[in-house]
Amino acid sequence: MRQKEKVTIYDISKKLNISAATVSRALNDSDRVSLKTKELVLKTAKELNYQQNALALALKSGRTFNVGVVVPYINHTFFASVIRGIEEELEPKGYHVIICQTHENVESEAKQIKTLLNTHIDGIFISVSKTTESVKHIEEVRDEGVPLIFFDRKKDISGVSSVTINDFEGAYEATTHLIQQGYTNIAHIGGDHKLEIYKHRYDGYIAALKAHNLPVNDDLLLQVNSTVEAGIEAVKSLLKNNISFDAIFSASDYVALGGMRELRANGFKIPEDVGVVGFSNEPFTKYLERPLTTVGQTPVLMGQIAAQVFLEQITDVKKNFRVEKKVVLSPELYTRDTSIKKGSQK
Amino acid sequence: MRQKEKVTIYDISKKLNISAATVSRALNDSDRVSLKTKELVLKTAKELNYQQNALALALKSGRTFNVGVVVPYINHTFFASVIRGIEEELEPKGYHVIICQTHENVESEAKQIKTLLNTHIDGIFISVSKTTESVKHIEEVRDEGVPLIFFDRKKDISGVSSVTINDFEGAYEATTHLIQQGYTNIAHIGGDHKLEIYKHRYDGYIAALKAHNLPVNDDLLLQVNSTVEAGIEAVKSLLKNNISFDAIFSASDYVALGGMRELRANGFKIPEDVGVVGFSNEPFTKYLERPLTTVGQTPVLMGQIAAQVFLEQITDVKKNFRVEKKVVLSPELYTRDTSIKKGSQK
DNA sequence: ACAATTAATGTAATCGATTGCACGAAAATA
DNA sequence: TATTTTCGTGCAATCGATTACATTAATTGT
Repeated sequence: MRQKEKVTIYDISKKLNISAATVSRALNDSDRVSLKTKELVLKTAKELNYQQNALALALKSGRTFNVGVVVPYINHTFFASVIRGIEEELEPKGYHVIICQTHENVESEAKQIKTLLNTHIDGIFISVSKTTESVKHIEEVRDEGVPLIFFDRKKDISGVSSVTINDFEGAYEATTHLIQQGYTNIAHIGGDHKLEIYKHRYDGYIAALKAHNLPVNDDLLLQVNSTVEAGIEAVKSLLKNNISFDAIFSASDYVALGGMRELRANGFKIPEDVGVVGFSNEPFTKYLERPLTTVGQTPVLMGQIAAQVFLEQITDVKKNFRVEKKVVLSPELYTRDTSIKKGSQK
Repeated sequence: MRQKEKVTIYDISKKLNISAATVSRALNDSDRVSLKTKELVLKTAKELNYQQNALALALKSGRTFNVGVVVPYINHTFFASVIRGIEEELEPKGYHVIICQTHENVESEAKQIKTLLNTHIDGIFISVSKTTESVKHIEEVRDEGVPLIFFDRKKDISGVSSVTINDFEGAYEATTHLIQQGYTNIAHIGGDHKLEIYKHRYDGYIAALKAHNLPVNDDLLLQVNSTVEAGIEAVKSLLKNNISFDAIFSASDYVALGGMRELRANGFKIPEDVGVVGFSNEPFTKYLERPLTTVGQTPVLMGQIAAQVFLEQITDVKKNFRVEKKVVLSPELYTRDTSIKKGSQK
């Protein structure tokens, strides 16, 4: 299989007996080329099936029309959806999305970013890994002048834009919903506060309790990983320690699922005995026989907006100033079976 | 924010008063440079924090170390997992993965491929869209000499490798499993035979029936889209037409889920009255209160193997021949609650 | 000690497109 | 008609790295 030789501007210039410079200008619709030549060039370009060499252009211009997206795992629904949003927004503008996953590992994250910079991407979208504490590798991106946008999981770095969900609000609404349904003894199974999102969800939960004059009980506060197994363990420990509760607000759908398993295994009825609300609106939540009430995060929208922020940013950079933009999206509570007391019937 | 100027081999050559050619050779560990110079260059390169310009290299060599992956939707678990497999295998070799989605649209597919070719990717991985019938745009890739690998959904094109699941075998096993569980009147809700995978699943189902001397009843054969709603409709139509069946083998987990909903709504017990087996092992299947028996497809492995085939291919291309390699992976039946008659208890 | 190798480095072209500067021709002005 | 603009093009450098070929320096053999 031989490679088809690529047609270059030189081929066009030879055929028309003009210089490559003129061809280039004609193709770029410069006003310093006569209309006649322009048409001639355009015609021959079409005839020869000329395709601009993106690499040569990138080398010359410094722009590759590639952007990098760095996420913990690309096969997590949430991240895949954000990527889809970014892709949908940028593809029409000629950009390509390069994806990288960190497996929740800072070193990998730093390495991926380094390689991306070296690939001369035009921008980076990132949701940091759980283990990310030092942000040196991220500041480096900013210092190289490459537009950087955080989404969902961000760090506070000056001069860097972000698109996040209002986790506080989501948690506040979820907790308030439980309270309004008549639950008064609500446990919160959250995640590691090293990630802002879990801290904010915790804060929202606390605020909702206080707003409704409910006491905060430390026994009802847990921090676990975001897995089904961790959810099972969490409920096991609550039960073992004889801590009474009539609802669970979990910062993760997986944890909520595990928790429900364990509750049912111990004879508790959901939502009659215990109400449950999760977080993320994972696809499986609505497919459960008893669909799970959860907080949805509009990930596709998040990606789209992150992409828009990026596009603004690159035009700003041309004008030689950088704006720090913080977009916060509102989450949406999907009230389903696991938290509706009265409407429920076996 | 000023851009940091990039360090080039010329900066190194100036600093050491040698030519850029020598620097290049030293960095590439050529044996035509003295050890002394080599060390000196390497040292200065580190000092100046030299990073090779990937674009210049790509322009010169024609290799970008970027590969493209084209899938219908990137936020479908299956595809996201395949991508993850590809990424895991290629990332250590310095490759980057560019993802594109077609939304099951041929025109979009053709356009994406065109842009990818123009971006000078080193190879393309593709799972064709449902609407793809003409394969001109795909043959073009082959004719340009760019390695192309099909995964999961392939088309028969000479000279193109593929990695697929043995859908026939998966369907055969699933159906046989139902028969062994004592179901004799098994309906098959499949998909459009335009996609090989659905044709093969259908064939596997038929073969299993025949192998066990069961009749093939056309009334029990349906073709629908891969959605929960389509599953509901399918079962509705079976019930409306008074077609009796005691099991469903669905070519889609979503359809199986919808089907189960509708069955339960009509008072049928699963698996006592009707056994159900799905296909794909979607994450939600194991989280159901009554986990769904389904055929798993090892998507991550599929991606890894596709990547390996690609790597073989590019070394082969260097040797100037192209091998057509067809890898077929074995699916795995996950027997869970919805198809186990005896073990079941309310 | 001098020719013949060999080893180390430099020169310049190349990959493809862009662009500042210069040049000639035509058009406008005096 | 002579002079100044304007217009259309071409020349050549540039982006950064690689590499065939040329050249110089060092080493070997006789």
